[in-house]
Amino acid sequence: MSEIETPYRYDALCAGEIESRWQSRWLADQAFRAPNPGDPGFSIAKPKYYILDMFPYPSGAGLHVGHPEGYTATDIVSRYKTMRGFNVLHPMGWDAFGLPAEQYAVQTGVHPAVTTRAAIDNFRRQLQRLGFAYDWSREFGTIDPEYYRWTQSIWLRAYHAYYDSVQQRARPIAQLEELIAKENRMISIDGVEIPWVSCTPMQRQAHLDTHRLAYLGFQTVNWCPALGTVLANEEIIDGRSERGGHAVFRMPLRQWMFRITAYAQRLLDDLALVEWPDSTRAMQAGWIGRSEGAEVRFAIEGFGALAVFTTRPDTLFGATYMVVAPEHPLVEWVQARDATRQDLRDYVTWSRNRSDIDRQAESRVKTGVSLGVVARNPATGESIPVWTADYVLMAYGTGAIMAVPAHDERDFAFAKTFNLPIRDVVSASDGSEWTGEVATSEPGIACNSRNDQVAIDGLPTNEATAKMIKWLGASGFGAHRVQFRLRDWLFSRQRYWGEPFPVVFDDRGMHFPVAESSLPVRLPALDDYAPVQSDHPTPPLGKAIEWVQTTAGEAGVDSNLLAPSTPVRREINTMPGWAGSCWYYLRYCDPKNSTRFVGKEAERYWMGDRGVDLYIGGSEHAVLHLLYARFWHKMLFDLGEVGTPEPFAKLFHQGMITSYAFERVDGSLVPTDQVREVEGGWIEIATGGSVKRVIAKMSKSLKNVVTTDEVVAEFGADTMRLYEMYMGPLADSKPWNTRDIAGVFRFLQRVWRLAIDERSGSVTLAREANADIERRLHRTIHKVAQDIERLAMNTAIAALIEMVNAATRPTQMKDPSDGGLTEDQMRRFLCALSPFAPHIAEELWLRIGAQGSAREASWPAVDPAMLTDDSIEMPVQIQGKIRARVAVPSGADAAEIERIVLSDPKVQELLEGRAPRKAIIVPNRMVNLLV
RNA sequence: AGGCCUGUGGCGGAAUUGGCAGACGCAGCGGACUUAAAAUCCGCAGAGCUCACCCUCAUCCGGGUUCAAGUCCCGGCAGGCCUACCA
Repeated sequence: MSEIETPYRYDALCAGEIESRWQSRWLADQAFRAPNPGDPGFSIAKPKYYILDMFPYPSGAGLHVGHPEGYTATDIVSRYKTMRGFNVLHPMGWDAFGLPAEQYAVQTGVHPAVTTRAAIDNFRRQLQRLGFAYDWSREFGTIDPEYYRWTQSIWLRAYHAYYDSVQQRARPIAQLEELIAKENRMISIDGVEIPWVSCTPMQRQAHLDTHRLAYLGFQTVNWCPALGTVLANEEIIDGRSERGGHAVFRMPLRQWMFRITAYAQRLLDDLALVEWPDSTRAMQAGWIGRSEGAEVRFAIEGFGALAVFTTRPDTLFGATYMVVAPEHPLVEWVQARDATRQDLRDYVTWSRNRSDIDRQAESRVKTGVSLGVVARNPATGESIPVWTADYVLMAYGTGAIMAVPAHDERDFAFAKTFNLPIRDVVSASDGSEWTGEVATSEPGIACNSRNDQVAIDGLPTNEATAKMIKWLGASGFGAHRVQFRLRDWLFSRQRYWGEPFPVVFDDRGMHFPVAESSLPVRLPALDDYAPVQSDHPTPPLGKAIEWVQTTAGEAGVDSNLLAPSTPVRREINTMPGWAGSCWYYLRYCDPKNSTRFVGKEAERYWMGDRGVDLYIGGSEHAVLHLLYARFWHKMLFDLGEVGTPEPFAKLFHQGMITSYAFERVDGSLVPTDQVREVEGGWIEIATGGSVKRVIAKMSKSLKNVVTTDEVVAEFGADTMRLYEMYMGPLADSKPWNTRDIAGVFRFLQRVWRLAIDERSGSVTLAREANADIERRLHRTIHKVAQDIERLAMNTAIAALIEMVNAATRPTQMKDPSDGGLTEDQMRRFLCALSPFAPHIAEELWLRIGAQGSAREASWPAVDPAMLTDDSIEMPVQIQGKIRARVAVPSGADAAEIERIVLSDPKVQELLEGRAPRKAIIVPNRMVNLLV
């Protein structure tokens, strides 16, 4: 029936037809192509605006409604900025190497190259169906050899660089070599000092290798047998792998590392340069973990000095024992001296085999073994016992601590467990006596802390600390020291689906870089790419025997380094999934460049002074991706490859889109499809028991995942975009409620009806502008602009709805020829609507016969005079309660307002003849009379 | 255990700087149109009361600052996120 009566209604079918038509046209016209400097159509007069979405990882499951939240927001900003006259860069591409793709491939038995391409095609189709204004000519994937060629190239730059700690920046390692040669420095080879000129080439290379920013390090790594790979610290959550939640063990291994620790201070300091959420900066600062204190050396007879790091050198007099990590060299030294120490051997083995989860499960239970050696406390001169315990971590500080049980909870617990002496050296600031029951780590007043050379008794903690550091320096027992929690970044993975390292090994085990001109080192095709489940890391690339076993010439090593016929084997580890996303934003500036990873001019133009202008993505990347990318960027900055110290000027995290689930009385969750809505609530169909609606993450098991394909089919892309933005503040997490979509869908139908007669399809516009409507239109356009600038899309849409409601005439059904807006007004309204619902805006623009297109139009001008009223109704409070409202001319000053208000009969009646003691007048806001 | 964030109608949310709490939407109720329904349009709508109010109470709970507090401060409670033996 309704089809017959209103064949020209804006319904899902109509929306789908309009949207597909415009989408094909935008693609065919390359409508959102951003010209680079030098390209046709480029105008230097336009300011640039670089707006970026976090690199998506296309999964086989495709897009659910959570994915496009951020993309919709960036799309609105990008369309708006274009209308404001900016040259907008808004690109999209694919982060496609890495664990999930490989695991999916192993599961399905289809090669990751195939599944990944299929996932990308599906993602692209789904994004294009939402009408996003991406410059698709800049699209690339991390798996494209033309892309990872440059990922390898940047890695090589780090390989060929070292960190100059004096200049505090990265420099080419060739310069370090020159410097060492010039000064003929002494080089320590196996504990012997040899002058540089006397070193063999191999010794020289080995020495330089210890300085590279990308270096091969032998250290304890996080080994995850279930995933068949090692993981970075950042990839471990609660002692389990971030992906899959598998157990992780520590094991020493030779792996490629990045010297990110050299950048710790700058990564911390430069957080002040960026406009990022405070929480994200706090998380990064926390991860970098700067602490200030002292290094103190304790003498152990026969062994030498045992160095510790402490933030509380003021408690040195209270150090009654020491503890080293089970992996500490001192433990080996003790074992080497005394082979009968079976208890020690057992403890070391036991603690090594314990996964991090085990350690955390029995979190505060202290275990350990005495080493049977003593160290000399430099402050007291006492001999104190040295223990080993796994509560001391090899990876932090020096892997050894001085234990001050009176003032450290962990040391206190350990001392109580093993009956070690406890000495109070800090009394509470309020002068109260120490109870001896618990450790007190708060600052206080030093006590029991004096010797022949130094006394800090009576000093507050900060002064005591400073004095002790001074004494340590003077006496040669230690020095001031800054310690970071951040550790070097483990960059090798024992996986197939990743970028190969451009490096080979000769039969002596020395490594040699592949020459820049021989890149990319292509990932070999491999039929059996499954990870090898074993107790030892076994990279699958090892199976590509013909690829691995090659010659220096074949691999592309510079013939000055190795003769071309030298047999070499390739590195068989691959880079982690993070590699490609560390610099993709730079490649977008100049994606087709075949001579550089990004052209200098393109990089200077798009990155400008501060980098990407707006970067939107999830807060789950607050530490990992954002820290890694900043690190790569700073290396490139130091080496003169990019012009900004930071990559992302402004960062914003969209919230998570959640869904509803249902909870039984006992708290267990019921899948959505097993629940029925009844009067006043919901019941579980199977049992009839009543259940409560709760907010939950979208998950397959709860059957509450909503896909973009479903929503687009039912309502169209414009409605989908509008609802995503209308749900609530962009930063908040908010539940998807399919029922609510109808509201914004009805809004678009009203917009349509404002211009198109549903029965005839003819255009309906007002002949004359209504003054009130005109006023409202100016205000709407003004508010929408302001709201987009602050990413408050929800209130911008509310303003658009109000506008349409005001313009919709009750008479419309009766007299379709009388529209609510004139053509000129409609055109301006469509401009404001266009960033949010671009398809319907373009379509109506065309139908009302406006020139050009909605997306290319300039943002409509707002007349400031239209934003204020002649008269304002001001609330009048008496004793702080609103008792009356009085009309006051806008712009009236306080004295005039007071006069008008006091002469108002209503106010006089309420005052009952009393004269106000005081009148508080806030022009345009309110009046408060106190009597 | 510590750090950070959030808490407003039946629901999602608004209130940009301390200044009319609840914009806008969903769900609900009433009306117009219709034989009827759908759709559409108009209206009502925090709670209470002596139901039109200009009354009383209301922004998780308890205090405080202020002429004025959802907003600022202190102390709780609840939920979320992060970190978690980092010396």
